[in-house]
Amino acid sequence: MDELAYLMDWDLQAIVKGCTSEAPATIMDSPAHLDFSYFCSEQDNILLTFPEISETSSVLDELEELYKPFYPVLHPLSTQTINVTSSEPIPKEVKASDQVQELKGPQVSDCKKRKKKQNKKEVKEVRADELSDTWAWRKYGQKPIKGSPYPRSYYRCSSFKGCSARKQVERSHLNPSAFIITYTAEHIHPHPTRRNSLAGTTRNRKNKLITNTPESTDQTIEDTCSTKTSEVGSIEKENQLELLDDAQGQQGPETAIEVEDDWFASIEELNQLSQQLAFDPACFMDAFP
DNA sequence: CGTATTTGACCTGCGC
DNA sequence: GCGCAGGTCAAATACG
Repeated sequence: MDELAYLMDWDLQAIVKGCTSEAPATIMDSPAHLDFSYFCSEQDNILLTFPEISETSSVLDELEELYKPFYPVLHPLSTQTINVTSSEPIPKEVKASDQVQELKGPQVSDCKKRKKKQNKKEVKEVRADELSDTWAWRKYGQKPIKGSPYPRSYYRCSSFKGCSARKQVERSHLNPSAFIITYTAEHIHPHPTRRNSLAGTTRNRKNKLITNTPESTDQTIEDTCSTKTSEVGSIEKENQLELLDDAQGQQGPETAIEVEDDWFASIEELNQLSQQLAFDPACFMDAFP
């Protein structure tokens, strides 16, 4: 069962990876209270906010268009921001940042420190299909979190060098179909106009992984998270690609890159896929026993 | 070669 | 003071 949990967790990885490509706007203003009962409630919300959408035939497609003008603003409409809980006290975060700044040397001004302290910490809980946003994130760390079977991934903005925006992504252990995203600091630049060089691609380590699959199942959660899951995660990515590929008509491996390039070309397909993965693990297990 | 990911090591704060 | 946990760094590695 843990294995499934990690498999599920690592579609997170793949999805976040997808964020680095031209992702559609994340639906940041999804309803709060973690009732991800169904997407249409969000649509209803959005429709109320943007009545003209209702005139379109494809709500999701239009959503993507409608959100583009809001890209430069960090979640201006968010109603799902969750107050930071005691498990992640803001002061600690701020102090940690300060520590890092101090380590960088004396040239780091108090101004910057103050800026750090002013950093907002925005916590959101979203569904798998809402994980993506239009920023380019680069993963710089991953840690197993005590009390949660899922590791937390750390990302920083990669589209602008001086940008201090960061985000943490972890799967909610209470609601495994949901992901907790914590945004720290704000972007100091407009949304990227070009994708990262490797964005939308998946590294192909399949061969290596297949021949080097760890056998041990007696590892602790921490061990599993820190070593095994990376490989599982890669496989997961591959699996997702294949799933996507299937969804696009079984056109063979040659089209895989195309699919990746157009990772979010079709929001509807993405939603389909992520809902499949998020809510029907059995489907996933059937496809990849 | 440039960029992304992985992952062990390191640093710091906090609680005991 | 010590151990733990969270956050970050940076080297190794992978990929186009």
